[in-house]
Amino acid sequence: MKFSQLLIPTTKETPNDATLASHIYLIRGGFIQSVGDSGLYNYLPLGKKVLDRVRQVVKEELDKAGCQEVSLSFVTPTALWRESGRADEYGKELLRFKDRKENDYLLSPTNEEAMVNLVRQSVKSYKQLPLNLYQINLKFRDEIRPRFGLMRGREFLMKDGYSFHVSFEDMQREFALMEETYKRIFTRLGLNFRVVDADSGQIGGSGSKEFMLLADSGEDDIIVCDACEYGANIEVAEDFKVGDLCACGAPLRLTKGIEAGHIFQLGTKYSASLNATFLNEQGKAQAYEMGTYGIGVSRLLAGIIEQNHDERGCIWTDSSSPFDLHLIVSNIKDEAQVALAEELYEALRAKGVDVLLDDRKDRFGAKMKDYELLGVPHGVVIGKNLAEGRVELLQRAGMIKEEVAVEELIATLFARLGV
RNA sequence: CGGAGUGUAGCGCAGUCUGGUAGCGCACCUGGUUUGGGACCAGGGGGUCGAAGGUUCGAGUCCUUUCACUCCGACCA
Repeated sequence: MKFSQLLIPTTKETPNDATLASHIYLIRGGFIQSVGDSGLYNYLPLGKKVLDRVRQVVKEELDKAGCQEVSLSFVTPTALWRESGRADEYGKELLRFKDRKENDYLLSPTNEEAMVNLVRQSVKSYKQLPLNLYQINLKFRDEIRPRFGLMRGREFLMKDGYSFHVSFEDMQREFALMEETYKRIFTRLGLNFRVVDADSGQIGGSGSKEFMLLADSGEDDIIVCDACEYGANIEVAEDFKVGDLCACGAPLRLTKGIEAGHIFQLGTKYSASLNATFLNEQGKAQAYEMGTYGIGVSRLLAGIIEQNHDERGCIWTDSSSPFDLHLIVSNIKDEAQVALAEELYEALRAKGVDVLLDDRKDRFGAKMKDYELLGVPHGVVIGKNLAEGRVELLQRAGMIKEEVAVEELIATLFARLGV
């Protein structure tokens, strides 16, 4: 795509309400835009591209693990929440409203009730189980204090999955599968994370694990072991003291984490309260054993930048970047530069490489500042060295520059981009 | 909900104390010059000063009420 035709409103100035690197750079890079009201954001073309790429990674890994994607109605009848008892428990985070006929509705902050309702209408036999259904769509929580941009918005994109089983043991098998699947997702996204024991909170259930992105800006206190994989949320490790040792013998360390995912062993809490049953092998009605699994997809955008940025801007990971390559023409009036850029652009696109071609009239400095701000991992500068037959390859992490001969450019790029 | 702030152009801000023609920087538009680290010159467009009420000859500025947002705290899959 050509920069000159895209809506990418980058700015030099930092918005006055942004303190977190991810918030600052996502706004300054023109990825997102504040709606003006607290905790609400618009995704501009670049932000939407990143969101879609992250969402795709999540979807691919879940589908590989046998999960099925659905999409539940965003507007949920409050009656369902009365059945489970959460209509009263959940409090003011729940945005409630009435339709023209005075029926009560809410905007889903999570969908245990709605998903149980879906399943109880269509699953009648143990032969249809197990089942793991998920969706990736908007959630709304009227947070007391939204902050940090996408990190804690009121409206956000979340993947929420729910599994249904004939036995507690089978649910635990799925729970373990989801833990492994989540690890693959976060690893593919290039994130530094830990799985920690957690408190089950309002969702309820018998056991849960959180997926914490390690970052100083995290809102959660967690303890981790650097020698093994152990980690725990401070909420469940209340007796922790500095200097305590892990079960493996190494010292434990207190650090900060961003909660990016949370999986729960629910049991029959919701299936029982919503009277959702199937007929088992003995022909007896039985409540489903359930697990529930969440990933904060829009929060991942913020998390990726919290872990990957420098004082100049974003540094996207390969699997999350809005483009595979950022191609800069230094001087748009130099016909040789433009010709080579067009040729390269078409050659790469023919290979399925998503290229951002900076064909703007601006000066070199302005284009480089935007390259650094946008944070595409790989870049090419076609500039004044073209006169000597050379162009420059850029690596955003560390801003590493390397000159290559024009004849070697395409082969070098194909190798670097893995195409 | 407690504490502290802030609302003036798309963004960042000054002006408010001491009432008297609505300002600056960035961004944007036009023309020209410029093109390896956020260019320059000239011209230009854009505002119910968060809202409502009041005082006054006159209110961005003073008074009252109200709304919104930000930060700290409590809260939070």
